[in-house]
Amino acid sequence: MIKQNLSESQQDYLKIVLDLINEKKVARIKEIATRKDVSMPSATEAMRKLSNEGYIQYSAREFIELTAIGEKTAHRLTSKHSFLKHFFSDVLNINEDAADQEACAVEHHLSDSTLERLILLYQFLNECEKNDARTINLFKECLKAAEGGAQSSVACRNCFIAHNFPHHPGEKTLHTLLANLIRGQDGQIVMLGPDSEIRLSLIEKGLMPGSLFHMEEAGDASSPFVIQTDGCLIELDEEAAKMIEVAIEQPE
Amino acid sequence: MIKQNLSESQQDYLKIVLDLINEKKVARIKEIATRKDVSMPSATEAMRKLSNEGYIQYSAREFIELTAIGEKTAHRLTSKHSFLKHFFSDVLNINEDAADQEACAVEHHLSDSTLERLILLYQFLNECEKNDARTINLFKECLKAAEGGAQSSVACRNCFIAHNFPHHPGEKTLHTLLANLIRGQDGQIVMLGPDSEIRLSLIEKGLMPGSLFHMEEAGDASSPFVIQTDGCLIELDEEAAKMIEVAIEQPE
DNA sequence: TTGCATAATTAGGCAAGCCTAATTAACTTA
DNA sequence: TAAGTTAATTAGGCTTGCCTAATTATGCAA
Repeated sequence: MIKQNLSESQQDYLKIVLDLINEKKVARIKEIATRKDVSMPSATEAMRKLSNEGYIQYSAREFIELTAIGEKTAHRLTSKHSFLKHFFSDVLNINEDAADQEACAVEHHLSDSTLERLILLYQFLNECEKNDARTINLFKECLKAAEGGAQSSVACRNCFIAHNFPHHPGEKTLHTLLANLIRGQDGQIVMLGPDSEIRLSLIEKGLMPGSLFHMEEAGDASSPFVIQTDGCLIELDEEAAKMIEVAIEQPE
Repeated sequence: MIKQNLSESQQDYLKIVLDLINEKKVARIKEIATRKDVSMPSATEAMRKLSNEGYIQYSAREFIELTAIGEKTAHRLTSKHSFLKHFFSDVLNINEDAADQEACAVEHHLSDSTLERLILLYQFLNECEKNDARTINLFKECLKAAEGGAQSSVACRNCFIAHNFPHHPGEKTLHTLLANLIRGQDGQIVMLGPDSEIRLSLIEKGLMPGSLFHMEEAGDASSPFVIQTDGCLIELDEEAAKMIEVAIEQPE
């Protein structure tokens, strides 16, 4: 009788039912349809299904009530949503509305065990005594700098490679800027620089920390850099190439 | 001709096509079907669609090739996937297979702007010079402690409230353990304690940082604590109640 | 208590993404 | 080059989750 895995849509319905019962004592088809932004027949059908699967009690034209398992499930889903929203807005500093949307989009697909890890990360950043300086605040400073355009991100430029190169002297790899590589060298992206506009455009091109690439054509102020990743050629202007920290094999 | 939003399924097909072309020079229906774990007719149909929408070049029984936009899109999706996998396994310390699965599940739903924030967080933890001690290593220590059962998490117990209470003297809220509240008090969960089994069971019940609750019935060693969140009653045994750090209003 | 507005349901349809069974095309090899 | 194998396609169907239009039930007001 009880199906283990509710579809995304069914999960949404279940959360809405819980919400409505909490807010207005009763959940009505009309309200459910409105909140889910679907027609009333769709809501009716969804209720019938949830009822068949044991999550709510419902017969045509009667009160909708959550069963014990329905309530438990709905509550778990709701909490997951709130935590994710919380994480997105508090930690990643995404504005409330976007955080909410994003939480909606992701919540159905994140396993409980990954959620646990995010919770641990959240707790670590906010509360862990090892972080006596409250790391989260440091990160927020960085975010603030990184959110503005090039001009406003002075504070964050200091994080960037050019100033303290090579970065990790003990290791076999050397860190430098993508713009410094010559044709034929291989590398891996380590970090994207402080300009938020350029950074987003790099991300949209699929360039981000971890990306492996091959320098196909070293450019300069007048001709673009061409790199290959994943079998695809990507062009970058000099400004962007100077905004990418990469790791390369130690030359000897 | 070009549809802006590819469905999840279409995105997967596109990534598979790029992968195959990179690995084996050509992408064949049979291989595509195998990787996606669907029948060949399904793969054929998907190719027809992607072709109509301008992402690949394909006519029946001929070579499948990516168009410029198809390649760009596929590459972006692939990178997103790798970064997320990277983040899950490197930062959150989830094992490779699970990280891969999780990245698959989430990648379609995470917006580029949220991805950017995750990248910034990743960079901050790994590289930001403000974190001279490489915060990521601190976090990993915590994770390691938090991953074991109660017995192995001695190191992390120190993070937990009981030892350094009250936590944030300057603030209007007071931190304590859920087990210390009396019937009728309201609180908000701040942190889940070090025992990994209990922590997961709390998360499954929908209790996590940020959850607001009302103490319905204060328990003890022999009778359970009963709290209300989101209109739902939840029972906790004493051991669990002592593993939850909560914030309450300052008593005066 | 009849009539009307609103809520809910039924009936019938559509798109996406999958399936199996049957057919056709393309290679391969004796 | 004819036969057999394998790959790909077509045809027809299923499920989920949505829709509109039409119908039925409910509750309130004159």
